[in-house]
Amino acid sequence: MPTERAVNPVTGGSLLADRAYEEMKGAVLANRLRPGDSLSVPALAVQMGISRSPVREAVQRLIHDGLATHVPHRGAVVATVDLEDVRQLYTVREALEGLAARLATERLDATKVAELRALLEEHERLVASGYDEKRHIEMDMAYHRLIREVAGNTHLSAALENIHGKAHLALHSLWRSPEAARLAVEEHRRVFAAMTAGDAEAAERAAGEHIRRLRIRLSQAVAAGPEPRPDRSTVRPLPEEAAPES
Amino acid sequence: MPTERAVNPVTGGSLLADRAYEEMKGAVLANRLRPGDSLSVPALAVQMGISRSPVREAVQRLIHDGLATHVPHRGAVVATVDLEDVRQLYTVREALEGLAARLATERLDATKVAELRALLEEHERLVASGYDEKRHIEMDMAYHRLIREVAGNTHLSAALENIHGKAHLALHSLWRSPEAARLAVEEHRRVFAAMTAGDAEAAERAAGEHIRRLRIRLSQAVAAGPEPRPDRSTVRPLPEEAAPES
DNA sequence: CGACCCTATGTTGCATGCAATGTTTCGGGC
DNA sequence: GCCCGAAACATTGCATGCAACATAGGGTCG
Repeated sequence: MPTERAVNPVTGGSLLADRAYEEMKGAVLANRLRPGDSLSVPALAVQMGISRSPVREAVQRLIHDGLATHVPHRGAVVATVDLEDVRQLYTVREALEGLAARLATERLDATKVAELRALLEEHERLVASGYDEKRHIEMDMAYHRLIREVAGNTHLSAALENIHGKAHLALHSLWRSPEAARLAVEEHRRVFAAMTAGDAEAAERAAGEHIRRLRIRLSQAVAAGPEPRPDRSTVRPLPEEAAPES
Repeated sequence: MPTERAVNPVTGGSLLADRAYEEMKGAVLANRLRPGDSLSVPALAVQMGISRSPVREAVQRLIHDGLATHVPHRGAVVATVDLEDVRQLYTVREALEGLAARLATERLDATKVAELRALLEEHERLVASGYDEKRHIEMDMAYHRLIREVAGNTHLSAALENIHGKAHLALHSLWRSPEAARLAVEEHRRVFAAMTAGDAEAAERAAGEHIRRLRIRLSQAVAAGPEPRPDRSTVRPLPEEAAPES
C-alpha cells in the first residue's frame, strides 16, 4: 500500500525500480554499502516500502553491472573486488581511456576546451587547498566523463561507464590517498595539453599512461597494506545521507 | 498452469528467464527476428507458454545488451543498427581485440597454440571449399572467443562479448560476403603468426588492423548498396529451426 | 469532407501469492 | 562435549491481478 505512486514522465525517470537502482548504486559507490554486505530483496523491499518486484529488478541490474554478485540462496552481496580484478579492470580501462582521449582530440572544439579547462583548474584548486576525498572523486569522474562525451562514441562510453563503476568500487575498498589525487590532476593536465595541441596520438598515450600509473600506484598501495575492511554480512538500513524520518 | 516446471540445478541453467533470453537472443543473432520487429512481452509469454515475468526479464536483458530498444508504449523492438553504430562499434572493438591479442600472446602455451592452429586450419579449409555463411560466422566467433579466453581478462571478455553481440547483429542486417570470409581468415592467420612468434606488439597491431579492415570493407559494402531489409513490425511466432508442434 | 472526441486495445510497472529449495539452528542421542 | 537429524526460516523464481497510461481507430458533429 504505497502512500503515493511515483508518476512516470514518459521517459522513465522516477520509476520505483529506477529509484531503487539509483539508491542502491549510490550506496555502493559511496561506500555506504560495502563489499560483502548482503542485499536481501525482501528486506530491501520492506526498507524502501515497496514491493519485491522493482527491488529484484534493481538488484539484477547491479549484478549485471558487476557491482554485486549472486550467491545462490543467501541473497545477493555487494561485489568484492580483489587486486587481480583491479589489475584487469585497469588494463582494459587503459586501452579505452586512451582511445577516448584520441577520439576526443579529433572532435575538440573551443567550447569543449573551455569546459575541460574550467574543470581542470577547479580540480587543481581543490587539490591545492587540502584534500577532500568526495569532491576529488567527483571532479575526477566529471573530467573523464566529459572526455568520453566529447569522444562521441556511444558504445565506448557505455563500456567505460561499466569499468568506471567497478573501478570506483575498487578504489573505495582498497585505497585512498591525498598524494594520488595530486598526481591524478597532474596527469589530467598532461592529457589536456596533448589534446589542445591537437596531438591525438600523444593524448592517447598520455591517457593510457595516466591509467597505467594509477594501476601501479594502486597495486603498490595495496601491497603495502590494504585498508582494513570490517566484515559484516547482515542487512542494515541503507545509511541515509541525512534523512528526516517520515 | 505450466505442464511441467524446469528444475533449477543451483547454478541457474534452465531457468525460464534464462531460456527465454537465450531463445530470443539466438533468434536475434540468427536474424530470425530482425531489427524493427516488435517484442511484446504478453505475446511472447503466450507463445512460449510461460508467464510474463521471465519474459519481461529476458527482454530487459536484451535491452541492456543493446540488442533491443525500449519504445515507450509499444513494446520493445529489436535494435536497428545503422552505419554510424557500426563505425563506433568497430572503433571500440579494434582497441579491445588488439589488447586481447597482446595479452593472449603473453599467456600463450603449447596447448592453446594447438587449439588456435586447429581452429584456424579448419577455418581455412572451410573457406577454401566454398562458402557457408553460418559455419563461417561460427568459426570466426570461435576464433575470437578463444583469443579472449587465452587473454584471461574477465572484464575485457565481458566488454568484447557485448560488442560482439551488437556487431553480429549489424553484420546480419548490413552485409555478407564470401570474399570477406577469405580475407578474415587470412588476417586471422596473420594475428596467429605474430602471437606464436611471441611478438605481442605485432599481434596487437595485426588484430587491430583486422578489425579496422573489417570496418572499412563493411562501410564500403554498405555504401555500395545495402542489403534489402523488408520492414515488418508485427509479432510473429519465433521461427523455430525445425519445430514439431506439440 | 474534415476535425474532434471517445472508446477499445495493448503495454507497463507494481503488488502479491505460492511452491520449491537450500540454509541454519536447535535439540536430542551417543 | 560432539555429531547428526529435523524443523523453522529465508530466498528464489514464476504466475497472476490490476490500475494507470498511451495510442489507435472509429464514429460523430460541424
